[in-house]
Amino acid sequence: MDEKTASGRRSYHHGNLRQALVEATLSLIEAKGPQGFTLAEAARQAGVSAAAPYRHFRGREELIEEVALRGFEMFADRLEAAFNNGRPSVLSAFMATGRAYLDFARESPGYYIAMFESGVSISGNSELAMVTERAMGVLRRGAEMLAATLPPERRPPAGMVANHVWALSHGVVELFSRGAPGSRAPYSADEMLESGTAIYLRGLGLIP
Amino acid sequence: MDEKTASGRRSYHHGNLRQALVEATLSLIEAKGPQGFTLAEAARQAGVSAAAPYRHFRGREELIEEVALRGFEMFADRLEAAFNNGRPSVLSAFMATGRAYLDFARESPGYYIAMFESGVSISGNSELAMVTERAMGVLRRGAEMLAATLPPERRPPAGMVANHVWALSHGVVELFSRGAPGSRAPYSADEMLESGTAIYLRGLGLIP
DNA sequence: TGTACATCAGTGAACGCGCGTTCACTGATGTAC
DNA sequence: TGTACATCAGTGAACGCGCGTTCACTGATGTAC
Repeated sequence: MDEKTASGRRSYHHGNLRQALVEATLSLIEAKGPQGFTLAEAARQAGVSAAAPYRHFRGREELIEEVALRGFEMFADRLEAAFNNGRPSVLSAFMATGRAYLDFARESPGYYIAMFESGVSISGNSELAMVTERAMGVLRRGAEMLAATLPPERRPPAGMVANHVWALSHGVVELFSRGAPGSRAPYSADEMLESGTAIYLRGLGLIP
Repeated sequence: MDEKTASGRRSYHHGNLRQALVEATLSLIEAKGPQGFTLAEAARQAGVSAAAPYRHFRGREELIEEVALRGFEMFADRLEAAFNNGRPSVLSAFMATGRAYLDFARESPGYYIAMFESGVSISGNSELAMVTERAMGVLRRGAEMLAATLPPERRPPAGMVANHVWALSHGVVELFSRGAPGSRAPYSADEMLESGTAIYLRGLGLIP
């Protein structure tokens, strides 16, 4: 019979410490915010000494970056799946992508915070920069396909549209989710994003 | 001749420590982010012992709250002035309010960060809640006046419109100012907000 | 104008704390033969 | 299958650090008479 500790540890060797540290980081960030996270406590939560994380990460910063990286990866996948290459219609796929953005932020707040609120420098980490670009690319491709349905003279730059939608989505997450300033508002975050995007797309002439 | 120290201090009594601490907090937050701020360093920057701040604030948290409070006050004033009661036209006044939002965030990043990114609990401080409400109120009144120019059957709820614009503005600040993820974008934050708001208002039928 | 005194706004030393990180070490694992 | 050994992934003690906060204190200020 295995001698598993409460934290899933068997014995001297943890077996899956890297993963356990990522999970501990997520739960700490969710519970106490990005600055509530400490390497020491993550180690404690993984049932391991404070020195152990250094076998897997260069230090505190690198662990957060790993979490942000995985987060962006999942985020990009999720947006991609929601957009589903513009099916069944480009418009509905685009709206679904917005919903997926919000779902991700709500269901994986730890990742979202690590990605956008932890102070991690995205441009200072080329892996991070790439996967951020990938996530952003989903939005941009959606915007391109949307724009292509418009007559050329009324076609907006796709990058701009993608950025607008990204900004609106992020703003909605920050202000109307997770007990932020405007969370007492009478509209849910989902309603806010859905209606905001719809009005915006109507302004582009994509919805009558 | 006064014996002023570099920090503006004259002698045993500082004379204006409360103000000096607020300023130190702002410069620390601007330089090192919300968590880079420590009471000890703020005191040092004000040329005073680490115990001195406790004559003016209950502790670290209260100092940040004071900064956020002053920030929201200035913010509300600024939005109010920009809206200028809907003159010369409600539409142009509303757009000007958006620009004022961005200007404030850019020109007073320390305040903005203390208000929105420091983790300060707005609902946990009634003064803060009130002044936040006041700032939000400027946007909502603008939205009301805008909505009133539409025929009743196409009139959107003003609170919703205000929230949309707030979310877009906040998203633009977070993503496209201050070296954030999308700051390499080919559009400036101002362009992003201006164009985004214009498209959105067109979607409401407020711009042809 | 001068003096006594209360009050205010500082000091500086001390506290306990937890953190990030390093180090020499050691127990477990896997591999070559 | 067994053994020797290299490698890996942990330990635990120690470090220096800066922080937030408290405390008894003291210098400066302002006010009553």
